[in-house]
Amino acid sequence: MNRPFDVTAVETKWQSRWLDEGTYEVDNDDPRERYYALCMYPYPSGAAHQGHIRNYTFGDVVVRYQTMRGRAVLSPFGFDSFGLPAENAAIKDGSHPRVFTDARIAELKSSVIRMGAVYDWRREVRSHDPEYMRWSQAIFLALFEAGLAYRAEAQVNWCPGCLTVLANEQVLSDGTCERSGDVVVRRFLEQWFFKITDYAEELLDALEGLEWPERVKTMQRNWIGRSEGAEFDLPVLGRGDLAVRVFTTRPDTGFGVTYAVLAPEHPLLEELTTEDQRAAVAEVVERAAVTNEIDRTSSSEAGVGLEKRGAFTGSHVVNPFTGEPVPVYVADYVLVNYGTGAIMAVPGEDQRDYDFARVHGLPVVRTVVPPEGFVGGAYDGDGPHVNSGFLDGLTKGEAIPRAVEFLVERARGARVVHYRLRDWLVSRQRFWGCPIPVVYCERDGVVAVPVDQLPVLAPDDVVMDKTGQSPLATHEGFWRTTCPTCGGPARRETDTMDTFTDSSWYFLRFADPFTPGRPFDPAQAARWMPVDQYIGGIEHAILHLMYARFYMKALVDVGLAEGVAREPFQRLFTQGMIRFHGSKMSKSKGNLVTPEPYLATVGADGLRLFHLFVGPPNDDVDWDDQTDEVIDGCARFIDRFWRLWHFEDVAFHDEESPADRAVRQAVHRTIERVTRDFARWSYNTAVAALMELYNTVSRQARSAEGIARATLDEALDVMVRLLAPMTPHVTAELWEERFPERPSVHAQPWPEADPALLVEESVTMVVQVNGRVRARLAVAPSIDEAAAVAAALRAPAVVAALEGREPSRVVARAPRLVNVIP
RNA sequence: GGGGGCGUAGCCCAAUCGGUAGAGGCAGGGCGCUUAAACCGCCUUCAGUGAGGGUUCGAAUCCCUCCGCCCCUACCA
Repeated sequence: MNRPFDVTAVETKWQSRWLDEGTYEVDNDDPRERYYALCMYPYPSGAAHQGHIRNYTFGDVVVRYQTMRGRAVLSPFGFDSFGLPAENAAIKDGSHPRVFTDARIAELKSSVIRMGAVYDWRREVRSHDPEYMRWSQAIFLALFEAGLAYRAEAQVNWCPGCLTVLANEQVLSDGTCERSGDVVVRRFLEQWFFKITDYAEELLDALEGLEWPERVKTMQRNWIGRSEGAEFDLPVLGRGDLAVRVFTTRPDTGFGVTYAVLAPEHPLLEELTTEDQRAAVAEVVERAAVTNEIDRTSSSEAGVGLEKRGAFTGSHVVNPFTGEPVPVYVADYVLVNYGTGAIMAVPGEDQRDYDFARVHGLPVVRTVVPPEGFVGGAYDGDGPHVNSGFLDGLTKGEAIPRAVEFLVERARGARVVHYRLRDWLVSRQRFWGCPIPVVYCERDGVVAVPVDQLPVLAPDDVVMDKTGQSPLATHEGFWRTTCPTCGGPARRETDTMDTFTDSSWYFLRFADPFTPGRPFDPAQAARWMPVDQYIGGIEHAILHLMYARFYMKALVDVGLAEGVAREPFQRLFTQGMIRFHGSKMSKSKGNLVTPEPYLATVGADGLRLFHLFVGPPNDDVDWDDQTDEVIDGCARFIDRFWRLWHFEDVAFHDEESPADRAVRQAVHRTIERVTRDFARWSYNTAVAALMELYNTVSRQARSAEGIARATLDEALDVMVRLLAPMTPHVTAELWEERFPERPSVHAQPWPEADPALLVEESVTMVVQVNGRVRARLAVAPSIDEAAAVAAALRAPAVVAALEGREPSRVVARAPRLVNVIP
């Protein structure tokens, strides 16, 4: 491209100046109204890609705009620098993950600076910084002391080849390890958990008050999965007080229970399995143990494979409703960690039970009458109950409380609420993470490392084993230690924390990384929190956002964040994804589009303008063959503005003319439009409005009549301010060139529209006859209905269209429209 | 299987409360500038809103059915 100015020189000049002068540093005692703008903590994967650019463009617009609105804006940046990619890279080339990570951080940091995004770098956070780790560990211990962290056995994906645990995404769809190709098995290991389930109710209820996209809230609600129902006992036939406890949301269908099912991992399974069924049951249990969840779920279609996925145990339980014995099965479609791990099966009203019953020849009893014409197996809707004793004739809503009442009296029943949400498994058998700061002492058991001995740091002299096994587990100098309580020999915990723990409190550290001796001063955090505008990808809709919400609440409750808002992110914006010719952009597909080549041609300003202009920020962007042309178009707009700013080809006249007044009206309407569009995250239309204004101003200024100097000055002054948050370099340069003695455009106030220039003298009123447009009349905006109708009926085209007929009805919406129906 | 989103001009997208389908950009065409081209400036073509039905004086917008694409989630009793 042929630019009218040296883009790179201008951009690097301003980037250096913002850094050197600390333009966007903000002090905690700043007296202005506060605003906390935050983009999600990025994993430092190296040079930024378009997804980053898009994210930080939106964030930077918010920061610069709110600054111009007079607020003290907190705009921090950091790096979620622990994680698997660094560990894998280190294994591959035998280096240390820190070396790899630090290099990637430097690249990403350079990228965000070169796109013109501005931050208070004094507050920078890196997860692997020992000072940050100290407090990550102190928080872990505070949760531990409050009883919110505990140890329990959990099933993990174990790769026998790599001798290590795999994350779900490391297990391929065929159930093998992505690295070694071995078949992954499920194994029980002692693990650390956080009791996020203690907060299930608050996490659900508090969603209501958050200004988040509705779909994200819906996803969180589904994830928490509140389910109301009843628990009760099914006594085992001929076994004294032994009983199978089940959970159901449909106690009203109890008369239709024709069998019961235990999960393959259910503790009573062994005891209830009779000798002759042992082999069949064992087969189901083994199959469930080696089958990953994808397979376990995919074969349920149309009942395929159900024969092998369940078996009779040989025992019976008594249905408390009918008093009849029903068989107990084991089946993998029942999950051990939901409800009670056992169900009453109601094939008449539950499709999974129905499919299973058909395959295993179990009876199906209908207890709810389906509507006329119902086809299919199970009917799970409402209707009058039948075959249900004392519930006959009742609807679902009436029958449920009656059934619960019955179960309370007769089957040790209780009304209960279950959540799908599970406790957060935080242990990772990894090297490149924050070590869990506890030791195991033969005498004292699990002992917390005293806070003054934190952080527990991983040793540097490690060899990243090709197997993927964490070197911490085998590094004797690390794990052999002494008990802080008794001084005796002890073994250090070699697991590290899930990296989601790091991203669950970084926003608090940003608020105050300055106070020594604590993770942050709660009083300072309370003044910045909650984050006013959080910006990130929809892919974090569930896990990160749920964990961070939990951490925030827990930190308040354990006393580390007293007085801080219990919800961390008041307003959330989720940007759309960037695709490449319709498919997902990713490093592994090799279709990442890096910003580098664009910085040299259209500049950071041009690229930023493209991301703002290309479409609604929450829509996906498809990077295709035409994208480069669109980006060039954005740069051309900047160039046009540059030329107009320098009065190229502009003709001036002296007195303000009617045309000037029209231009001024356009200027003030644009202030109004852009301000409103910023508030509703409609940057694409804000840019379009500015392009439109440019066209209006330029056309007048380049016309034979010309433009008054004052009119053009005002237009340019407004445009440069409205553009400043979006294209910060070029606007700063143009401003400084003309007003070298005045503060930067970024320190200027956001313009305000003059209400007098917003009123329209005349608007177009459409006149329809029977819905067809017959005339357009210029009318005063204040015209009343009667006058509008009168004017409409006078219009010659309307008279002609009516052909002398009397209107039977006239709909008037003054001053926009009149519709005459003959 | 469940939940959500999106389908408007050749392309990306506007249309604020149900009221003129077109703001902006890209591509295409023409003219001017130029020795010529690029750049630049001016002008300009192109759809009736995925399909069908309904409500309404009036539907891109609300309702129903279907088609296509995308995202999330997945045996949650």
